[in-house]
Amino acid sequence: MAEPATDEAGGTRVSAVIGALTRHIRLQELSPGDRLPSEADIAKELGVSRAVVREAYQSLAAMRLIDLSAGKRATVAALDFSAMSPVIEHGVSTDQITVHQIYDVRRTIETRTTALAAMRRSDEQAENICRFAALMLAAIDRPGDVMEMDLAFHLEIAKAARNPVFTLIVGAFEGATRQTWPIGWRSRSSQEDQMRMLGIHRDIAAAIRAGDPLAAQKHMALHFDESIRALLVAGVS
Amino acid sequence: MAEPATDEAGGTRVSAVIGALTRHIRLQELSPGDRLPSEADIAKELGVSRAVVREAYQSLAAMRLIDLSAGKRATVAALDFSAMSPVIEHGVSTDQITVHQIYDVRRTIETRTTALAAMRRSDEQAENICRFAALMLAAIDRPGDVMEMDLAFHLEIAKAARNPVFTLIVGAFEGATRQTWPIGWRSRSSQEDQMRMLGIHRDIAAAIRAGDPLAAQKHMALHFDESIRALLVAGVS
DNA sequence: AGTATAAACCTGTCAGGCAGGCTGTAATGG
DNA sequence: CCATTACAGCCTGCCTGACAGGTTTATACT
Repeated sequence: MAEPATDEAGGTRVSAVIGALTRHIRLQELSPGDRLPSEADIAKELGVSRAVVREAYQSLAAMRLIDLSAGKRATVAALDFSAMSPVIEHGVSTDQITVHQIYDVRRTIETRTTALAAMRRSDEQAENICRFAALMLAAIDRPGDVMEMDLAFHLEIAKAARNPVFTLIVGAFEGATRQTWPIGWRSRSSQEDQMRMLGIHRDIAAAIRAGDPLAAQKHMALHFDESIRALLVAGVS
Repeated sequence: MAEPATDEAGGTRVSAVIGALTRHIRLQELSPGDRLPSEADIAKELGVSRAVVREAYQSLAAMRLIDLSAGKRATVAALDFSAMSPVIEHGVSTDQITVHQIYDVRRTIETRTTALAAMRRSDEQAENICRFAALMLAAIDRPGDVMEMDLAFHLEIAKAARNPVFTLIVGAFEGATRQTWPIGWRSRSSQEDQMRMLGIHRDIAAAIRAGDPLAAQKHMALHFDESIRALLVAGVS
């Protein structure tokens, strides 16, 4: 707290400010929506320029830890399911993660979220899940819409599992999935192939609504086995 | 590409530059280690000030998508297992995620990584995993060291599963675990309680070395059931 | 008391500048 | 001709000062 905030790992002043801010949030026990100090205040308190403070704030905003908007003070952010998406997308686009690996993880995670959803879903969530499954069928001639409904379907199941960490992880794959989903869709050449895949979604939704975790989990596992097979057929690593 | 980079969601120029940079990485098919344009070049090309470009670079660095260091050009970053850690830590310190929820997710993920590790581990990884388990035992009087060995143990198993996405997720929990681990440890009052927990680690390690996925997975499930019980005893939500 | 208006604050962005790390090239010595 | 070294140019980290436009707060007027 002396003059320049020199300590902190990374050596750079920006990382020192980032550390100070996260510490501030933790020590003051701030909650989502609470306001942070102004850039000028932090700059004065830590003895750095406002430019450095801005870079720190912007970094925290990029990680979705805080919300920024013009004129207003920065606020502590609520957990956002898309917070981790950029990391996964980066891994995929730089060939450090394969599509297959993502599906492996999704299978692990989502067989679990599905079982939990069957046990914990609210009635409204059960409705939503069934509706998304139905809408996929209704939009079968518009692949783009089918995909969006598919993503919403899986995300709603994650939310119904009532564990925000699962939501975070499933959300992390949205971006990457959006880029590879069409591959799997195209590999399902015949319309009955496509119908079968949509049927599985209906089975999952029905089991969740019926509150049958084992059946729901089984159908979800089937879904991923089928999807992974479709991608392999399409020649995706 | 005209004058000011006004488009892009978020409205702000910083987010426009972030978008342009990630697009650059994707379209140029850059790989880890490849160099990005200089701040001045990007500033000129997008018609914004260098301050804005710096905020964008800093944001990408915070998400671990790029590496920065003084004097050198920014480079595309290799996947870093700690990339997602801040998000989880933020969720915990703002009471949006409970310790119990994290352990639920870890159980789901790590029973799987353990089974995979038993099938895919290299000999060296098997050695490391066994060594960490042994070191935990050797350091039983120094809780801090036990914890570090424990974390390294779980991370090495994730790496042995040979799927970087699993490593990323297990790494995401490191920070949060480091803050809550002592609670579980203290709740294991008797030394034989502690020994039993360390024994489970040895069982896991042995099963992985033996290449027995089912046994490994079973022991890991046991480990988490026991850990979650210990936390409940300690009164953690 | 209620509302409108103005002052004070804050963020987003820009320009210009300086210190110090890094790199490639060109001059120098073997 | 090759290896080494020194320097110039580039690049990042950081600072100051300034201005436009959105937000909040306090003041004054009805």
